[in-house]
Amino acid sequence: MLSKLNPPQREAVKYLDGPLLVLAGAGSGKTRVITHKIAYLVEECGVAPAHIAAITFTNKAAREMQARIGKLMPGRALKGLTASTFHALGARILRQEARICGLKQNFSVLDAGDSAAILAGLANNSDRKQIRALQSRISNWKNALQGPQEAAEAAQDALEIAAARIYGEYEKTLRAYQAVDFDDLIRLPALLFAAEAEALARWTGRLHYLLVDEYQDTNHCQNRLLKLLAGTRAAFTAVGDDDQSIYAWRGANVDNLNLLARDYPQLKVIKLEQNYRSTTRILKAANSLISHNPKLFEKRLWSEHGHGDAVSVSAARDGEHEAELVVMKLMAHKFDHRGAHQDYAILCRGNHQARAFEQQLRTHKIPYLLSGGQSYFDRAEIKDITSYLRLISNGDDDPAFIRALTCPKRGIGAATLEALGRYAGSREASLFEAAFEAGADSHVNPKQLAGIREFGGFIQRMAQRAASEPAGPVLEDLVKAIDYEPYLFESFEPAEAESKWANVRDFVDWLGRKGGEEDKNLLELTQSVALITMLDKQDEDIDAVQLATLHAAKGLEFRHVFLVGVEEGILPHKSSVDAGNIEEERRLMYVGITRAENSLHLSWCLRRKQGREWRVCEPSRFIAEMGDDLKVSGGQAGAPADKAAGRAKLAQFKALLGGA
DNA sequence: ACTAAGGAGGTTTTT
DNA sequence: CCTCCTTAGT
Repeated sequence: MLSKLNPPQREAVKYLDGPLLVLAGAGSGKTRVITHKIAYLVEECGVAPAHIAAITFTNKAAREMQARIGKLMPGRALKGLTASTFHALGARILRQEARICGLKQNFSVLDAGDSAAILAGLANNSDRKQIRALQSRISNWKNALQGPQEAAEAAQDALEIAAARIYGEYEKTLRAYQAVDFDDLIRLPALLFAAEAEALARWTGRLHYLLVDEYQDTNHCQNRLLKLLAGTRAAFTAVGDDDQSIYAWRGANVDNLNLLARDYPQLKVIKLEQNYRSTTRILKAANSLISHNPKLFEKRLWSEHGHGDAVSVSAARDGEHEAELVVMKLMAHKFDHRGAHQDYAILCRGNHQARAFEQQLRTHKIPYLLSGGQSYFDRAEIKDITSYLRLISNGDDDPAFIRALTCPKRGIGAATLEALGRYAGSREASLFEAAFEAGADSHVNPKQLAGIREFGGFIQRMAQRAASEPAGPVLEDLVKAIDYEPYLFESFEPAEAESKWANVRDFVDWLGRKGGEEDKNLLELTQSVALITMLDKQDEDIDAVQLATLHAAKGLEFRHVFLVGVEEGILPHKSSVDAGNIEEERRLMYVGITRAENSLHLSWCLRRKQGREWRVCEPSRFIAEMGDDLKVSGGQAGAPADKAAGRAKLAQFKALLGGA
């Protein structure tokens, strides 16, 4: 089994004497190490799969890991093996330990939209920007394991004091709703384990060996949870690459790699430096780029894949032209190499950039998959349906109650809800409970109240069925009973309604199938729904060009990569430049480059439309940092509208590359 | 209570 | 440029 591994990989698999950190460069086979190590633990060491936990950041990565382990050990029962995301593991812990945490087992998981709405209400402020700032401040507090009290004490100015106060109210609100947010899924288990030795023992007794992927992306809270779970046994393998840390903006702390060495003096470190993915020229460009960052761990990647083609760079007139150029180039390349669509990826910095490429791919009838982008569960039609599910499993979930009650329209609007809300507030009850109290009669318009009670009765009936009958049929009946399909076709253009309805059908089918496979009823399924994105469900076996953000592309590899919008202001992004955080942008670029196996094509625009203004663009500084082995091509084909300036810019650009 | 039309504002990345 | 939100009308 270990014969296919190189010496450091093999060493990493076999090392079980204590905590291990594997510094795995891009494409160095880290997933291979994790999967082989699991197989090794099970087959050679006799560890039961149920005692092993492999933790990843995305559902996609978790699924891929599961698939690869299955392939590695065909026929072997892997029942009980934990291969899940941090958040899914946290949810599992929290569900089981709910009571100790003061939650009911069927607590709701709120998404970012719900919590933003709650915060807007508490702060009495609808300024999106300010709410977002507030949200991220609270998130930071949570990730640092600081409660409202500590936050208030540490507050520097009036704004922070106000934010800390809202943080406290937000926490109370969540508790009233019997709901948690994403951060809580990690934070509450960490707090629980720190305080309750017995609860911790239940889990350390279950999870004997931990394997953690993408360790450089862990935040303080996750790090803490892992340490608690690892316990005194400290039997774990952490895999990471400081050069691929791209989630600092959501609290990830590369320094956690360092802290590992401090917290575990006996920590063994193994480096994987042989790259199995890319050609030497691509790797050289990547190494050259990343050498401009200060290094945490010295590491140099090499490969045996031969030289390959030079990285190409082209300049386009504008955003539209860039899309045209890239898609043309892609088609020509595909024709020359007789490749498949799925060999190609177009990677960009921001979601909005994908639009021009989507359009271009569509006009040329090239199949594509868009990943990144908004999660499937952010779509209104899916949120509508899931709000019913949330309400069915948790009647205290007021946000779900409001959404379900008002969509499809039932003749109950803001005024009624406000009245009911005021009454519920005075009774310290949920909206659902309050609606059924006799006292509600004097506070809410009778006609509306009758409607609400009818709705409530319907939800109760569904809840009863959801707890006992198979998930699929119950969900089908639910969607039918609320007349969701007619509602969609009345409210939207036919094409839009059609696509929304298709999404709902997909969701219903998928959940029904999942219920059958895992033998869970609707109530049990609802728990995991919030954590799963439809992206994971998207079948990848269709032959399509991948269109993705750099963040979404992490962990993936493609034969041929087009990295687009490589301009100052985009990559590196303006906001990061302003914040003085060029290094993370450089790592992002590094991640993009190292996705490519055989060829890499960069492109940038001479000007780009921003709102209604045209902005003149500069090529990204990162291009020059990639060394001089670049092929500047194609860009001159269409002269820019502002010819003189364009030519000058191009000449300047070439000189820059020549001199680099 | 709901719908249609106008205005303002805002674009990084996501579990 | 496109989406969201507010506003005025039915």
